[in-house]
Amino acid sequence: MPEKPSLDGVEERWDAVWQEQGTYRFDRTAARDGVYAIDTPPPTVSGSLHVGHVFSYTHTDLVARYQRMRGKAVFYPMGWDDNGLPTERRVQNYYGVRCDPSQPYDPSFEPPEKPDPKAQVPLSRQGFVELCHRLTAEDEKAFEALFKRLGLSVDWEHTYATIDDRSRRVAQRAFLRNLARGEAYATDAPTLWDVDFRTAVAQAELEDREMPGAYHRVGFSRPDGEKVFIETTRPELLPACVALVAHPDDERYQPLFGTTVTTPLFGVEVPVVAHELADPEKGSGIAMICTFGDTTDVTWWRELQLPVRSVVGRDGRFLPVPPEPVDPDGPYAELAGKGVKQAQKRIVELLAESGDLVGEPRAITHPVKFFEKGDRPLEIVTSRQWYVRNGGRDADLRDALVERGRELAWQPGFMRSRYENWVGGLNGDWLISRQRFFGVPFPLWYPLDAAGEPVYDRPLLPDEARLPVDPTSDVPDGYTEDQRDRPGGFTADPDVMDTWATSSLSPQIAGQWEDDPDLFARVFPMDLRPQAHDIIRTWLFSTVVRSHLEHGSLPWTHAMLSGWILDPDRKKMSKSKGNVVTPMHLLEQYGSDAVRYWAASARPGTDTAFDEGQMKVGRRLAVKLLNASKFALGFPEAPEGPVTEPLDRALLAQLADVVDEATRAFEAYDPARALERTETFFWTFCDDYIELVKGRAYGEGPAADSARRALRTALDVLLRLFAPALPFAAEEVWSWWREGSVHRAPWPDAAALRPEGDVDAGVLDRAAAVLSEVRKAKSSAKTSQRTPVLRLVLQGAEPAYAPFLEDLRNAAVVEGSVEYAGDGDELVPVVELGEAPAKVAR
RNA sequence: GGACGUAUAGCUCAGCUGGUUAGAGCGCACGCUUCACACGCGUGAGGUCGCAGGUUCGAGUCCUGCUACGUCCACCA
Repeated sequence: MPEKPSLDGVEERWDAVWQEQGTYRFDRTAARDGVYAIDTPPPTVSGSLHVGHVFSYTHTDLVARYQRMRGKAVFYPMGWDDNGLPTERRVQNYYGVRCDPSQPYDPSFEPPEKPDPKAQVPLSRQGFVELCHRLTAEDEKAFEALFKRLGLSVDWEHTYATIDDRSRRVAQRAFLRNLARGEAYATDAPTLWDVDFRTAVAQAELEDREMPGAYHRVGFSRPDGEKVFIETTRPELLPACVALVAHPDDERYQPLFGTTVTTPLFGVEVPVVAHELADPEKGSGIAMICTFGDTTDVTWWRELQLPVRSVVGRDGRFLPVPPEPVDPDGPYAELAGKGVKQAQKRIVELLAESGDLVGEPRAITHPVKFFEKGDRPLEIVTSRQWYVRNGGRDADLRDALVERGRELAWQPGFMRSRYENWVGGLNGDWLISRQRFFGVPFPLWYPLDAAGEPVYDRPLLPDEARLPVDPTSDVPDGYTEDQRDRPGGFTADPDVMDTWATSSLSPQIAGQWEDDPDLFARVFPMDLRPQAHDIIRTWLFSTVVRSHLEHGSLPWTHAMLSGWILDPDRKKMSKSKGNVVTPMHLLEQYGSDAVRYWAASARPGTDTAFDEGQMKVGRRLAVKLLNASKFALGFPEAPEGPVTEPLDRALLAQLADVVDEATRAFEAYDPARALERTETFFWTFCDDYIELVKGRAYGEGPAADSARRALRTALDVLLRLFAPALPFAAEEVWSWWREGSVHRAPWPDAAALRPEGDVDAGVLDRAAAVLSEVRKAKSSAKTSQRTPVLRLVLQGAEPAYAPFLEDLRNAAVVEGSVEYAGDGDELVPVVELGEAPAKVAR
């Protein structure tokens, strides 16, 4: 036991011991019912972790540590989500390169010394992927170091990365099985498209942003020369107009249904049609349908069977040649090649010149769909994409998935409604293909016909044993490399899967599905999915979908949703807002236990303010634990025997209640409550109980032995109760006098702790109340707490105080008489004080 | 427009199935070098529990309505 206990350096010291001893290693001989398996969220490896990660990962760790102490073999893996767009974007900026699949692979390529964002060096796909690996490997090391310092009891022998061979194999295998069962399919369809990333994006990755815009009132000509006026925020799509639409009940436009009108500038004849979705209240009540301005256009186009006239290309620019029957040499010539904004500006000028624009554009702000990671509004383009059925087009599947959500135990429970909300509102299947590079490739090829066109309905599939494959470098069975991209040969599917298509398989990846059936059977379905509530619609739902389709079960029994970290202005902390606090300096300044204490004090699912004050409190608690332990252990250990004194028995009885409550709280996934109860008890233990009994414990005989036993017993239990939240301080103290790790010690047992026979648990409260009154008297007299009490009159009869009178005299420094008022049960004693003791120089 | 959540002391939050004068910590004030702890100890002042009704012997707690804030979804001409 150290002379001067300290938290300095406990993180490094104990992390090293835990790794060396394998304290958190998963016992893979354990049977399924002895296992507690956690589907750890793989953090996105792009940049750095922030306090939000520290917060939510601590919550998971609390549960993991509790379950481990309950005797479970805890399967607590760690994954890194390193594939996908965030990594690509970071690699581009970090190294100053961009992926250009037409470039040949150069193994000796080195990125420029100083990245120039304006002149990114084009790089082959393979070279680009290698740089992605290089950068994510560095980041993963930094993440691991931080998580270890935080004290996560992860088994670092079970790690994965979403781009590694195992993840790619799992993702490809799961996809091939989806394909074989008809759950995955490819189709050509209008798709939301990010023009900067040049990829399709899924419904789950959309967000609305309020953007400035303007209503432009534009006249279409009827055959008789009359004008029909529409209002549009996207006049540049006029050449893509395929119809006008109004509500079938709208009397103003009923005469026009079935007739045609002519578009201004372009002179294209389009029909006037009726559809329920047209809102008579909006604008002029009649709208132009373009291919495609928004998702409503897609609905109208599909349901009214209109033609396609695309004008915006995949780069967000107007196509060089307009769709039929727009005249390429007419006004369109001025739009070709322009970006959407420039095209709008020009077309407004043209409309104004021709007189088809009525009045000035009316400025508005309106919500516009963005890719959540994107910078420019999404366009809609038609492209061939892969989908997985998720109930968006199939009521039976949707119902089944809602039912899965009801099987799942949600913590907190109200989060289920977010899931049901989302599943109920799906309007299409899950788009999983991305036109990107650093991801899991679709494991298939297409034969090329004599004209060199792919035969999409006869894809060439690899045997599962070959997985993972990269179709751009691997060759399908029965072909040779020199047949690639040749008529009569084959071509690779060029796309990669979205990152959610891989991370939706995190239980299968971590559990080594099919690669290690023995392990998988011991951990799947898992016990816990911890995650943030903003990705219920993505990660949680997609994982349920994959597991439902592949295994016919939930992927886990419980989901624990953590809240957000709010900055002091109560705004969500996020990278894009620039209000992120990075955690390392906090861990260094306050210590990991202190930061964990802050996190552990928040109930799951509750948004929590970032509060360094709570970290100070946590640090104080951890230091107090060291000091109080040192003191309690400073008394000689008493021989085996019973705890006999009423005050000591009361302490253990109260502690047994705390154990019961903490256990109940942990079982209900509410570690914050367990910590709060433990902490409250601990301060009473320090401030009252220790003060009351230390005089006796310094003495000799059975009464002293009783106190010494109670102190050690209570300390032993308290250390175990604190171990999940304060793993470093608890382990530090445990090491002074116990064998092994506190994190492998059994969770305390209330029944074994509770003293035998009748216990008056109230004596401790009564003694503490009197002590408090005496302290108040001394405090009011502004004198030292060492000032002796010359006369103490206690309200009530002697027997009420007899069990602890000696302890009380000692703790309250009663050097004079004690009298009993004999009646009344109010605990307001009369205190007469003597002379304050002489001040002692320190 | 729909759904969900939150609202308790200056701040951050407890308050479980309704039950005596509503709790903690921080901050603040006043004191104390007390033999584990100045990274300390003690004491105190702070609240008509968002608003309005209702149920009940009794409501911070249950019901209804409203308000404010937050989030998700829908709308997007």
